[in-house]
This record gives sequence, structure tokens and C-alpha cells, in this order.
Amino acid sequence: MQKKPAQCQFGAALDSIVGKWKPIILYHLLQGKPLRFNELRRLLPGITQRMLTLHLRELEEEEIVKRVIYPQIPPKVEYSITEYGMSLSPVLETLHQWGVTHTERKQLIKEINEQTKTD
Amino acid sequence: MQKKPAQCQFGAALDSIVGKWKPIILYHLLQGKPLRFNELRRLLPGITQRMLTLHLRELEEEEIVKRVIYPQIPPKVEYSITEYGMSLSPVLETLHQWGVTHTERKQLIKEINEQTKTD
DNA sequence: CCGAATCCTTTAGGATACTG
DNA sequence: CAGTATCCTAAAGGATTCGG
Repeated sequence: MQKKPAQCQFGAALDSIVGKWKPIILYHLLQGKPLRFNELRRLLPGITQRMLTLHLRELEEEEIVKRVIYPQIPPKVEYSITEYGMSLSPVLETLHQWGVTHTERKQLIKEINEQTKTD
Repeated sequence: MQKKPAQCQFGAALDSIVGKWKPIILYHLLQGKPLRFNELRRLLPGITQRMLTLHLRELEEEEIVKRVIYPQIPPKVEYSITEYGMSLSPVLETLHQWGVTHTERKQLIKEINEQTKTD
């Protein structure tokens, strides 16, 4: 990667939260309740086991997510947000706000285009 | 793509600002001064013409960036942030803040690991 | 000067089968 | 239950050449 101005470190932040399933994984974990692997999986319809583990491992690597293994049969593993991961909450909230208005805006523009098409 | 909870629209926001060069492109344009294609290119060492145009087109599509063509020989094209694109400023600032501390944190952890390795 | 077009490489993401 | 291991596809990114 290239050198960036010190004032432009939001690329670094993006690296931690970008990934097809990371937004929704984080959303669920930020509810506060620890979730087991299969619970999380059920909350993410369409995700494969592989992708879920990959994304969780990445979040774990950044210490955003904590993985707790209960040594028992059958296995039980719980994922939860870390204290540090909680610091993402306001960041994601801000992004969320912008995302909502952005989506609405695009929808509005689309409707206007379809309207004027019939003129 | 899957369905997401309405409370989790930050994935939509990410779509607009993710891309290898988008963060740094936005950083430069958010300085406020319109920049010509080749000016921008010089500010982004390593980028190819193709990638620069592709990313700019995407940002233009979202109406985050405005493209003004001056019909003259040799051609002159200026890119600038739109009014709407300005609304990204606080969002990116928040991301930036988190990115800075996150980078520092990772660096710190790395140093500690190297320290304890010699014990 | 500001691209478009073509072709190629790399990475992200996915399908499927298997395991302690 | 909670994963690995393999193999494969699609998408992002890049190198190079050509053109108004």
C-alpha cells in the first residue's frame, strides 16, 4: 500500500469493518448478548460456515470480537463484542445515519427519473 | 445481497466510500479545491489512469464528486466535491479518529509482543 | 490532457465435503 | 456444534496500448 497523509487514516478504520458480512455481524454482536456460532449463523441467512469463521477470525484478530471456548461436549463457543470493539459503536452509528439518508436519496432520485420518463 | 435490519444501514454507506483509492481521493477533494485529472493523479502515487477514472466515475455516480469539463484544447477536466459529498465530511472524520487510535493500538501491541519475546 | 479498450493477475467470496 | 480442507467463481485491481 501507498503512503497516506496522516490526516487520512480512515482507510485504516475501513479495513477493520469492511467485508461482505462484517456490518451485519457487528450489528448483532453490538446488541451486547454473546452469540454462539450457530446462533450467529442463523441470524445471517445465506452465509456459509466458512465465511462466518473467516470474518469472525478477522474481527478477533483486531480484538473487536472476543471468542470464548467452553471445553465441553458438544462444543460451545461464544462470540461477543470486546470493550475495544464497543468503541466502534458511535463510528458505526454515524455511518449508519449517513447510509440511511443516502439510501433514501438514491430511492428518491430513482423515483424522479421514472416520473419524468413518462413526460 | 441479503436483507438487513433497518437499523443496520452502514453497509450501504460503506459501499460508497470503499475502494482501494477512494479514501485518499476523497481526502484530497475534501480540501475544497477542485483538482484536474492529472493533479489528482500526481497526488496518488501508484494509481493508474484506469483506476483513477473508475473510482472517480463511481463517486460521480453517487453524486459525491462533480466532474466539470472545459471544452478546450488541450482538454481540461476538474473534479470537486459536491454539496452532498460534503455531508460525508463528519462521517469520515469520525472514521479517521477511530483509524488513528486503532493504528496506534496495533503498533503498541506489536511493540509489546516484540518486547516480551526477548524475555 | 484525459481518457477508453483490452487483457491479465490477485483477492474476496462461495459450494461442498469432511472431522473432533 | 463448531469448525477445516479443497476446489472453484466472480469481482476488484492493474499493465499496457491506443485515440480524440
